[in-house]
Amino acid sequence: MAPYDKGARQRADDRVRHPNGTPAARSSKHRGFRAADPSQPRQKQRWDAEERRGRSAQGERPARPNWEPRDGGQRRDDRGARGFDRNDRGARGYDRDDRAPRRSDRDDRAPRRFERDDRAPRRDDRDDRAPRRFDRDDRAPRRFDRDERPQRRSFDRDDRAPRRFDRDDRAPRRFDRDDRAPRRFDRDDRAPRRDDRDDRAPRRFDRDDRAPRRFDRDDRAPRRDDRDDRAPRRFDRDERPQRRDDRAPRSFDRDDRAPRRFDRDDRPQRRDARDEARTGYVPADDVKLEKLQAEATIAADVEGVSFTDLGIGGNISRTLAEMGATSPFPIQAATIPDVLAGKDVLGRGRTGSGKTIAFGAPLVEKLMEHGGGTKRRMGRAPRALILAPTRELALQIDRTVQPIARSVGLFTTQIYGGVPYGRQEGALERGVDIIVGTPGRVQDLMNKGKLDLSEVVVSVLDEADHMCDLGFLEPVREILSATAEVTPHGDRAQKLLFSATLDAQVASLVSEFLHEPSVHEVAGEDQASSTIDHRVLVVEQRQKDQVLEELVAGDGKTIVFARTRAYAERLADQFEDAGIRATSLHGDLNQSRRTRNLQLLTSGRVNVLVATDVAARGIHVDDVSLVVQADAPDDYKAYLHRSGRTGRAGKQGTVVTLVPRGRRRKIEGILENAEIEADLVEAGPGDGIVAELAAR
DNA sequence: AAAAAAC
Repeated sequence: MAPYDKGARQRADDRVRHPNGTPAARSSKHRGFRAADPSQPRQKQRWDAEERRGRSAQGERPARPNWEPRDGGQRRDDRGARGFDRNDRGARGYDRDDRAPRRSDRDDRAPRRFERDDRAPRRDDRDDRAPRRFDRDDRAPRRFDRDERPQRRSFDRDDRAPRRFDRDDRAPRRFDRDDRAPRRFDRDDRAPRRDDRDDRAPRRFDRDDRAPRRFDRDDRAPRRDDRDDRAPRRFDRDERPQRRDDRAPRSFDRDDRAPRRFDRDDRPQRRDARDEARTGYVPADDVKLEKLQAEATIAADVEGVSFTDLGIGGNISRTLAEMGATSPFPIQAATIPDVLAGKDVLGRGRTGSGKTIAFGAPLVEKLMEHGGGTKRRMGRAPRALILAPTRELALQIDRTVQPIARSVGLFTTQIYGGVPYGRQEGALERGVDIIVGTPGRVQDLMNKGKLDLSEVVVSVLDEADHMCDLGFLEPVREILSATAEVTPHGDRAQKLLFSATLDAQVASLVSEFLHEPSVHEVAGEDQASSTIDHRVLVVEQRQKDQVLEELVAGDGKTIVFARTRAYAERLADQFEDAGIRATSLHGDLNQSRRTRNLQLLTSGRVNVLVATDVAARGIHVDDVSLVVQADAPDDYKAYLHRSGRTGRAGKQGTVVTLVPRGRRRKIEGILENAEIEADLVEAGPGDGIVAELAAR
């Protein structure tokens, strides 16, 4: 056991205890708290000191003992000490707080235990099912605070493993789920809707309008002039104009490049890249930048086209409509016919352009064709696999794909790490049709003989370029190798690769696993058609934290990206100390906390999330108005993905990147590769520009 | 170099 665990235990021992012997809840909002509950959670943007002291029930930020007064003077020291406590408290302390009281709850429920077992599985179902809600309603009275329910769920989740076996009994229920699936989303995260938003027509159509503007990049010229007004703040003004000048032609270059993409010039390079990947050689940036040849779909061409026109069946089309996808977006219109035709497909659509449905809908349709009478056969092996680089993204994808699958009687299951095996293994034993997961656990279950991929005839890699990164590539290769080569009908099994930054980095996978793939992208999807305003602030290192605090103090939802887990945690801590409702998301948190913390942002209970790059790709949160990069991204791809968390659904977004003086060149290179124009402006605490950006 | 992804 790690040393800090001892510390946590010690602290727990120091804690006030309940009559039942468990540590007392520190918060009045906690179930385990016995005193009268004086305050309901507030929806205000800020907490005062007292609230902060007692808000542990909010979860994320570890609780500080109520009796431990805090003031500015103590802050630093406390923070230092907390750094340690934090992880413990975060994960353990917090959970423990939840559990202790729960156990008492359970004691109360002792007679109901059997019911409980039943419930556990439902919770799983809950992810997808309305009925559960009713269960929840029933439970509500038991809880002291409704606000705590989300915590419970996650908690329950951890416990679910053993209960899973009950699930078998519920099989019949599952079918009920089909009808309810769509509702589920309303409840939990609304995730599907979010996806819908990603895909919403308005946006795309806007793009249509914007596509032509692309050429107007010169329109930006006026902007630049505007910026010229800000000139005094800029760094190296001299260089800027030049960059911009280069860029205007660039957009045209892009068009010129189109023909290049059609050239099969990439192929030799792919082979090289593959060899390089095998030898552990990391391709240089310019190799990654190499555009894959792609067929560009023009948004205007898909106007008036329906999912049915593309070959999607009635049930699925109706479900898509219920989810808000009434008509296909360009990337969907581009890739769906080819997927239905049985081809391998590479799809590049920018962040929030509807990629999930672009592969999800035709995948389900395709399984219907393949499926025949094997549907719902107990213990049937999965026939489709969707892999994503993070657990949160896998969950989000499942929230979109599951209702589509259910609409035609197919089942999905999530296979990802950080949660008990039992439930996942149980689902596999019962039989599922579509696996949505992350590479590690999929590989794990495969090796344990619990997951048979030999009948998988459609495999999808979301964020495919990232899945080719060191550390991902080998597991992914192993997994893909375990899938079927041909369908029962003798057709070639399909592989679909999608990403907003799909490039030659996937070359090795393509050459090894894909057969004459069709490559699609959408015309006009460049930064000039984006709704995102990019800014770069050049700050003194020692002033950075203060500038960050000022930036996130605004009212809008904000995601802050930090390079390391420790820094993310520290920043979240600092923001909380400043009275800003903030939480964190990174790999040092256990999965229930990760899920919960993300939920805190989506639900609006906090409006600042400090994350590592775990949140950079694919994660959709409604109405994020500001993305702050506390540390510059690694490369232009990271920049594009991080910034893609805002400006979604056609809304305005702002991305602010902080860089120390010494890193100016690096960020300029990144911006150039990303084909983004942004001024570098010197800024410090209290500066007008900081306040202006914070106000967005 | 860090982060992610299995335990």
